[in-house]
Amino acid sequence: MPNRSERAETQDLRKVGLKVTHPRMRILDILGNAQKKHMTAEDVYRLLIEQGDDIGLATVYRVLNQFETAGIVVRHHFEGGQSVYELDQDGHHDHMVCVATGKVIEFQNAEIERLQREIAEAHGYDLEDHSLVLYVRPKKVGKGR
Amino acid sequence: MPNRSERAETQDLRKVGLKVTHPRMRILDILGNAQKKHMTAEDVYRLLIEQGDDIGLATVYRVLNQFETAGIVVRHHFEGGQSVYELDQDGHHDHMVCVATGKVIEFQNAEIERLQREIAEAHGYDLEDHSLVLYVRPKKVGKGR
DNA sequence: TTGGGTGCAAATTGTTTGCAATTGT
DNA sequence: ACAATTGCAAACAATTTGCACCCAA
Repeated sequence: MPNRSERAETQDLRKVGLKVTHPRMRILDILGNAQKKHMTAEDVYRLLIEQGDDIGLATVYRVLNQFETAGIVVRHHFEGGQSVYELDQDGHHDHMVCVATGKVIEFQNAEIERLQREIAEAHGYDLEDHSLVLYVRPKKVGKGR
Repeated sequence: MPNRSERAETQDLRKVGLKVTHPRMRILDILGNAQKKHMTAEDVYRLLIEQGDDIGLATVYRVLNQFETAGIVVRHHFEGGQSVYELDQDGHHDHMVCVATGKVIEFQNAEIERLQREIAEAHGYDLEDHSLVLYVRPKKVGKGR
């Protein structure tokens, strides 16, 4: 008997015209329940293997791409080669990556968004999209002495 | 007799402790005189070949990396795989990429910079670096009719 | 002279693709 | 039944690296 979240996932897939297959369900599940919100394809693949699913890495990439096209996930290109994917659920936000720990923090700032639109305008363009990533380091408290 | 810019380049290299070699001079020259300020390693390589220099692509990558480490160039990861490099001469600025033409426009905005620092602070971090890219499209003028 | 620098080819890394077998609907 | 989907291996693209030779200091 399918539980609530399985139903929801099934809906998500049907809604965007994708067949409800085992790999897609599992990947959706992982994206929704993992501790890290931002995962690389390999991260997802590793978790699948760990939980006993026999799904190929190529499939993970294919599914993530389809999800991105379908608007289910957003893909980011932070520094360092790999892309990271995150479920597109809580609206737009930007990211802060701690260079010391790798931790990713999300934030929103209407003022910055507005300024970006203004700047594009001022140059004769319409803002279509943007990518803002802050690379930060834990504030050193009382480090002098 | 070396001209003014050759001297300047020689200085730049000596200053950061890099031997003044033919490949490095040529690459510095290209970065400084090309029409595009933002170039991929292949762009640079192609120009080298065109102007008759016999320099390997691997060397271009190696030199660009050394230049980046030395702070002579800045490397950006816009959308779409390849990295682009630009001479680090006119201070910090962010970028706007036209998704229609690929054109790259630079801009500065103190307000945005300030907000970024504030946001990092507010989360208990020091802002170390950031990357902001606006993806824009030429404003459609009088498109209604 | 000599250690850093270079070219070339081979190796890596991240991601995509061809194809035959498999599976949702 | 049939087209969509998957797994695997091979293909790819961008970048890096090993190594013998070369050249700036």
